[in-house]
Amino acid sequence: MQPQRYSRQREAILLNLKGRCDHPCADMVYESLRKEMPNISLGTVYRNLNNLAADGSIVRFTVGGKERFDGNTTPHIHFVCDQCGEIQDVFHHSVNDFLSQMSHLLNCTVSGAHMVINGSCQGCRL
Amino acid sequence: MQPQRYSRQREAILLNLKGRCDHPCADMVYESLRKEMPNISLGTVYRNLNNLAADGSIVRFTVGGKERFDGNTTPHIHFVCDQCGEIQDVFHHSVNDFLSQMSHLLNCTVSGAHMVINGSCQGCRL
DNA sequence: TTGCTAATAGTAATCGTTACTATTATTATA
DNA sequence: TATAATAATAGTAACGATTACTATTAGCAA
Repeated sequence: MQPQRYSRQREAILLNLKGRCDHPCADMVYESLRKEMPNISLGTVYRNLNNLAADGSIVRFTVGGKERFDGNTTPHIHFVCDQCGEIQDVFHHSVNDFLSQMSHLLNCTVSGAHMVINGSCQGCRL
Repeated sequence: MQPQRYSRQREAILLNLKGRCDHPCADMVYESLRKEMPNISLGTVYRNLNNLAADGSIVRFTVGGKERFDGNTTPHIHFVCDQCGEIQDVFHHSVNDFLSQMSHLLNCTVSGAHMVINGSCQGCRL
């Protein structure tokens, strides 16, 4: 399940994701890494993003039928602007409160949760 | 933007979705409708599901990279069992409370929101 | 009825993602 | 340090969900 060997590519992918806050999709990570690693393969990016998400090093979520990735693993939710597509992080204690409340409410084991709020951001509303 | 003419197909699609609670994907709606409407096209199902979601007659959300549709437009969230894949509706006043709280917290116009909680349902936990 | 044209059926094309395979690179061991 | 075992990669092909295209059908106003 977990990676057994180090690879330069996986480290670069994790570092790239930790160093940006635009919630990229796999292709955006690929294009970004190609500048420093011209031969990296798109398949390698996908495989490692999947591995990193599986072991909790990064977070994956879906917006508009497309997978996005987030290097910030502190629990938070995302605000998506329907106009410009920008994805903003929302950190607030009420998010954690709500999640634990749901966890208690459901008679189920909760492994994870993610919320996406849609709307118009300040810039697009003007 | 909105449909300008009635169509038997659109009505059947909406009725089908309102009459089930298994949060089907487009293909499931298509297979179901083929029994009563053998010539209906998958493209027609997709187009109308998109139209109906756009004008708020139904709700669309994504689970595992696949679009699902819900005929129940009362605000609620979804619990997805990682084992069996079942999607349960969760109605609770705290959901509405949380959404309105988020709406105030963000300095943004909120058009909609959706939360997916993952875990193991009662049946699969045993 | 008739005419206009939105909506459809059927199919082709697209796009994001995964699978496959020969090659490369990491790591344990001598 | 050299060697062997094999995990991970690069490059490409395949796949599945969704959208686009086009000739035909059907809803609706006159």
